[in-house]
Parts: sequence; structure tokens; C-alpha cells
Amino acid sequence: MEKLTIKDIAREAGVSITTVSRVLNNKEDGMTQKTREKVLKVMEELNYQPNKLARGLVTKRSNMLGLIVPNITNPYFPELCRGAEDEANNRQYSLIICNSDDQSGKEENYIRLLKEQQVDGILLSSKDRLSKTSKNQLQNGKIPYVLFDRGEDGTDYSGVFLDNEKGGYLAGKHLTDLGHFQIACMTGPREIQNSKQRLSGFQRALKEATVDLPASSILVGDFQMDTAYRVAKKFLRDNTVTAIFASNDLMACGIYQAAHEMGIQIPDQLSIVGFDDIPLVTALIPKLTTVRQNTYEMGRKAIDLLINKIEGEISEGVIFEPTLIIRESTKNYNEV
Amino acid sequence: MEKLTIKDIAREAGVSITTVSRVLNNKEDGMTQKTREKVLKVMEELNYQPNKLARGLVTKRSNMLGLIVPNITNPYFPELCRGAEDEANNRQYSLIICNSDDQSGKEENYIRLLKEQQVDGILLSSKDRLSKTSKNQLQNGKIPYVLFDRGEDGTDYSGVFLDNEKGGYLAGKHLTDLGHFQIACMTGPREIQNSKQRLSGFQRALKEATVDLPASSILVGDFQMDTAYRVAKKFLRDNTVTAIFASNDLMACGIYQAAHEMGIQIPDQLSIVGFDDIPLVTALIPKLTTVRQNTYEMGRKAIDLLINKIEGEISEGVIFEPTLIIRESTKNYNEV
DNA sequence: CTGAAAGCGCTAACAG
DNA sequence: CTGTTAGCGCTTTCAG
Repeated sequence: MEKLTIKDIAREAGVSITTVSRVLNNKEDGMTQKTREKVLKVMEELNYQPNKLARGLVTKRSNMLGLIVPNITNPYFPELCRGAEDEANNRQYSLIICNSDDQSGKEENYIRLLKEQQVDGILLSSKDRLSKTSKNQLQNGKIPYVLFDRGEDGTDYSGVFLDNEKGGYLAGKHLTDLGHFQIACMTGPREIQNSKQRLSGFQRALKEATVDLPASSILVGDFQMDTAYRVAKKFLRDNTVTAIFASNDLMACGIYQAAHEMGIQIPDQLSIVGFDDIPLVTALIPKLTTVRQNTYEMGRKAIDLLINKIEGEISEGVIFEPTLIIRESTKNYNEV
Repeated sequence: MEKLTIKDIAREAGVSITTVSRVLNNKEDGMTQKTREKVLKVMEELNYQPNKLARGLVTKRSNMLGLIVPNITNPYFPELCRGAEDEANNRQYSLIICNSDDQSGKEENYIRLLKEQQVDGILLSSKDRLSKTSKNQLQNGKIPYVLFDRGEDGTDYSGVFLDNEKGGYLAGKHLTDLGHFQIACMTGPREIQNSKQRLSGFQRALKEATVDLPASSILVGDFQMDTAYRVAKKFLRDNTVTAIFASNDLMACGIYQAAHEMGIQIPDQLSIVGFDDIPLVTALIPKLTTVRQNTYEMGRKAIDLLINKIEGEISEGVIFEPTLIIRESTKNYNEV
């Protein structure tokens, strides 16, 4: 039982390969119902599976999409992947998922690889803005692409983004509404857009409530749990605050750990707000209050945009709105 | 700047396409260093990227591999993906990651899709044993494949597995060594191999220590946090145990939650052992004692096997040994 | 309504 | 040392 080709089917069904090709592609025109059925039956019997590479070679469409994520290990990204994958499959595309490990070298490499693999488009969730090389690869390679969340500022708004500023604001407002006024904030890496925007939204909220946020209370993290733990431990030893906003949930976990070891009760002595609403967050005790992004939907939408772009429809970028999910890790200051 | 082909390079460099093809494939023989360099330079200048589909069509090698995981949302699987991806890339293969959502329908569909996409091999991490359709697809499609963890019993040992029985034993022994004798166990779905083996290892350990494990203390979960939470809550209301072994870490999280809500202190009143050692487990308070599998390495090894198979070397399946990682969620019974 | 033939971009004999 | 040529499995005019 060697690999079957369209020829074998044609021979077996007593028709030409053109006819076989036609039924393969559901071309309505031409062909008796009978011929079609016969061909279909032969395919069935022989368990024929068309070679998509060969098809791609002539149609210039591989029906494959690339998705590059910075770190599949951060539970945020599997959500994105699932959304992307589901939408891609709905639309008859396959997804190649790649992990850039937060390294722009790897990212560039994957872009090249995906292009060689003739993917029809790329969804890029970059660590931060695109490196110059990446941008070049993408742009003068004329390959359709969509940016996810961490993108360009201004100009090239072809992507799916979150209103990070608003997210930060939501977190800040929640905390000040609860009456807190000694508040700290742990950001992601300083140079990352995302991170800056969340911070600036947060600052806006505190300002509105005339709560001061001294520079010393702005802690710089790296979106990882371990670092957050260390930074928090040091900070909590030397400072008194009643609330902390972590720019992502993973860092919130690190802060939990630090607080626990120092005997600081959450939320009784310390309120914590996270960001992302990754699934594991409900496993924390107490459950984390956080700013939710609908990652799954964002993934779907991003692929939707990408495919539209590939298929020639112009479709604008989208900005998603975050929402605040109040759970158990924040508490009214008065009750402290 | 239209899509460049090997022809363009040949014309530009003033050589034949064969020559270009040769430098592309690093064929050492023939060709002056000079010619090679000239071609290389032209490629560079024009930023040429070879079309892998076309190559695949003639070589019958796509250099793509498929990986099907049951649920990318369980943090266990991203680890596997990373290992698999890294090894694949090392060996110059790309990985298409697919998510079967624990549905064998989706799994079968993906197998078909991957085959049509002409992947060179498939790494299949199935929910449980293969469905008949999957098996057929794989076997009479003559496509190399390797099974991950949840596989066939006996016969076809082409895969990477964990010694689940030993893992269960390790957990049981740890608990009995600590002096516990009122112990419960939460398993995965009853019909799953994995699940059964972990349980039977666990039972073996208790038996050795002459500790009884009544049927009523064997709780059936589904490897998910939510269910575990519900089951545990009910169980803990009606029964007294001083230790629970959860067959995976996600379920351990659910048990934490239940215990917390009922005011049961871990590990003071209840010791818990998990299974997998997924990354988030150190975010739990107290940190979870668990049976670790080296998922990343297992992923690498699996791809290694797969590629060996593809490239014609025979390589046997591998069974990995789990290890016990003692953290903070278990405590000596005497100190209770 | 159906088929013959050209060609997608590349590799691999086989010649020169 | 290099080029010519015949496909890989499929789609797609263009004829019949």
C-alpha cells in the first residue's frame, strides 16, 4: 500500500486526473453526479489522502499559519494558542506554533523558517516591539502578518491589542476605592510597552484619588514569578504598604509567596491585584483579584484578522477591553 | 520584489539552477569555491528563501513533525511542547502543535490533517489508549509515530513512557514513612491506564506498610482542578484522613482549595502529595510535595526517537523514572 | 461534461 | 566542475 496519488485514483475510477482534481476541490460545474460518486467511492475505498504540499506548490497557498509566542510556559499563552488554533481550524488552516523564548534571535529565525515553509501568514506575539530584522523579514517578504498584544506604537496598527492603560487604571481604581493609600506597583521590564502602559493607567487612577505613588514603590519585575518573589521580599521587609498591584498574575504568585513567608496575611494585611487572569489563578489561596483579558477570544480574533488579510479583505486592528475580576485577595482598607 | 526562485538566483549569478541547488544543499563535491561564493552572495543580496514545499515534493521529506497533545491548557503539556520543539529544531525539523481537547474525534482529524500536510512523523500524546481509527490511520498510513506517556499496553512499545506505578509507589511510601495510616487517594478517570498504574503503585506501598486503603477512600477525579475541588470537599466533610495523594498536580490544587475553605490546615492537619511537578506548583502555599516527571526531557527524547525512526535507525522506547520532590505540603504524622 | 498538457519550485540522475 | 532534463503530485487553462 504505497502512497496513493491522484493518478491512482483516476486510473482506478476510470477517469482523468482532472476529474479527480475537480471532485477534490468541490468544483460544482461539469461532471455527472455519477462520475463524482464513483470517484468519491474509490477515494474512500483506497483511503486516499491528497498531498497538500503539491497543491500548495501550484496554488501558492499552503493553508498553514505560523504563530510565534514568547513563552509557552507562561499559562497566558496556551490560552492564546487555543483560541488561535480553534479559529484557524474553523477556517481550514493549520497552525504551526513556535516558541521564541523571549529571544529576538529565535524569533527572527522562526520568521525565516515559517516563510520557507510557505505559511500563508504569521501571527506574532512578540516580547516587545519588533526588532528591526523581524520587521524587515515580515515587511519586505510581503507576508501577511498580525501583531498580538505587544506591538508597534502608532503607525502600523495591524493587530490585536489590549487596552493596557485601562487595565492598569482598573486595578488602581479598585484599590483606591477600597480606601488604600499606601500602595506599591510591580511592573514588567521597564522597556516594554505593555508594562509602561499598565503602569501609567495605574498612576492615573491613583492620581485621581490623590494617592501618592512614590518612585520607591514602583518595583521593577520581569513578568516571572521568581524575580517577583525576591523583589517583593526585599521590598516588604523595608516598607509598609497595604496593597500591591502586580502587572501580571505570575508576579502576583511570587508576591503571595513572599508575603506568606513573612507572615503577612492576604488580604487582611495586604491586598493584591494581578493582571491577565490566567487559569491557575483560582488555585491560589486566597483567590486572586485580577484584571482579566479574554485571551482566548483575542487569539481567535487575531487569526480572524490574519486570515482576512490573507484572503484580501481589509480588516482593521482591534483593541480589547480588560475587565476587573474581584475575588478574594483584596479587601477594604477600613477593615484592615 | 516578487517571490524569488532558484531560477532567479541562477540567472543573476550566471550559473545553472543545478549549481544553485547544490549550494543550497551543501553538496561539497564539484564547484569551485568561487562559484559557490558567487551564488551565496547573490542569494544574500536578493534575500532569497528557498521554498520548502517544492523541495519536499521531490525529496518526500517535509521536515515537519506533528505533535498532538490532549490539552495544552494543562501546564504539564507546555513543558512537553518545549522539549519537543527544542529537540525538533536542533535536528532541523519544524513542529506543528495540535490540541485534541481530549476528544478522540479531534485527534483522528488531526492525524489525517497532519498526514495530508505530509509531516514526516507524529508524536502523539493521547488522552488514553489510541482509538481504533487513530491506530489505523497511523499504522496503515505507514507514517512513523511515537506515543507519549499514555500508550498501548504491551505489544507496540514504540514510545516514551513514565513508570507510573513507581510514581504511585513513591507517593505512598512517602506518606506511610511519615506515619500516616488514614490516607485517601484521588485518581484520574477510571479507564485511563496512567491513572490505574499510579493507583496500583500507591496501593502497593500502603500494603507494604500494612496500611489499609478502603474503597471509600479511593476518590475518582478527572485530572481537573474543579472536579477535584468538589469531590474533595464532599469527602473531607464526611471522612477523616490525614493524607491525600492526588494523581496529578491540578487535582492537588483543587484539594488545597477545598481544605482551605473547610479550615483544614496543610500540612498540619492534612498532608498532600501531587503528581507531575508542573511549574505552578511552587506557587502554592504551602509548596506542594509531588512526584516529579522530567517532562521537558521526555519531550526531547520522544522527538529524538521519532526522528530516529524517520531516518531509519531503530530505536527502542524509553521508560522514565519519576522522582519524589519533598516540599512543604507533607508532614510527619507524629507531629500532627 | 471530460481530458491533455503545461507548469508550480525544486532535486537528482545523467551527460558533458 | 557544471548544465540538461525529467519528474514530485497537484491545479488549471484550453480543447474536445
